[in-house]
Amino acid sequence: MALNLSPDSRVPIFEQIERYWIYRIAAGDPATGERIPSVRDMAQRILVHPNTIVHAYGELERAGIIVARRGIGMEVTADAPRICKEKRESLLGDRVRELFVEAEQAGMSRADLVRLVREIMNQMGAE
Amino acid sequence: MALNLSPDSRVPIFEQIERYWIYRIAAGDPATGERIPSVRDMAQRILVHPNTIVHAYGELERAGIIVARRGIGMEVTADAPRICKEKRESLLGDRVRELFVEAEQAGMSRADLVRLVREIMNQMGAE
DNA sequence: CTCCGTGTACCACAATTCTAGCACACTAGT
DNA sequence: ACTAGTGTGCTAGAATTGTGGTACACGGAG
Repeated sequence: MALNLSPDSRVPIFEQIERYWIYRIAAGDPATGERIPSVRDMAQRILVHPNTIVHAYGELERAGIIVARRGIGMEVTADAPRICKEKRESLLGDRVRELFVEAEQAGMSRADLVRLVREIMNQMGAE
Repeated sequence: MALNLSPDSRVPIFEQIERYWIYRIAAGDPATGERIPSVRDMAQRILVHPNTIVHAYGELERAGIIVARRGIGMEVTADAPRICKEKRESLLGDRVRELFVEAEQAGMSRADLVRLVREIMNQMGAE
């Protein structure tokens, strides 16, 4: 469950960090009232500039997931679990929809897509 | 089968154009020896700057899918159908893999993912 | 009070993507 | 020849994303 950053990915680093905490909080690990690592701590842990962390945390705050307490840290709100679960469904749903759209544009039938998915699932092992 | 550009998408416009022709050629519509629209024609048709088309066509040429003939146009090569079919599988495979990775990071089980996929498939209609 | 750790606010710079415009080289048709 | 249409090359700017650095404001521990 570690944060595995992909700097070459199309999704910006700040958004990868944002999603990481959304998924973590949706899973209940940092619960309401608890705090997530400070900007500088997080930056040092994943070797990213503090400003990038600030950007990610700012998005989480605007979404009502965390609240900034100066001199203290970023605290998980009461609504955070609900919001994060909703966002988790939304994010994964978007990915699935994108896959369907791409397959349709590629002229690939639904049956072929299912076959491709099974093939890749086998490649990636049981888990 | 029209080119539906998404300027706000994370995938750059030049790459959307590139994929469009890969999928088209993989389907066999512009066949070997035929030509794809000129840079200026394509730019005017989809309301994009010619330089963006040049970028997309340049990638297709580097991949050996088309060959530039000055004063004539961009011609589909003999190897293009094979290359485009390979790329089509590769592109869709990457999308599927990304979905699995995202679901795993979200702590979503494979069963839950399958359930989500079916749900969205129903939402998107039969087709 | 002082010190340290916290969030916040700037500024500057680089890389990528896209837009914008211009000039040049080549080919076909007239 | 001339013209129109093709690909090619160049410079420049805007917007986004990320890095790098500095300074300031707030709160708790000593």
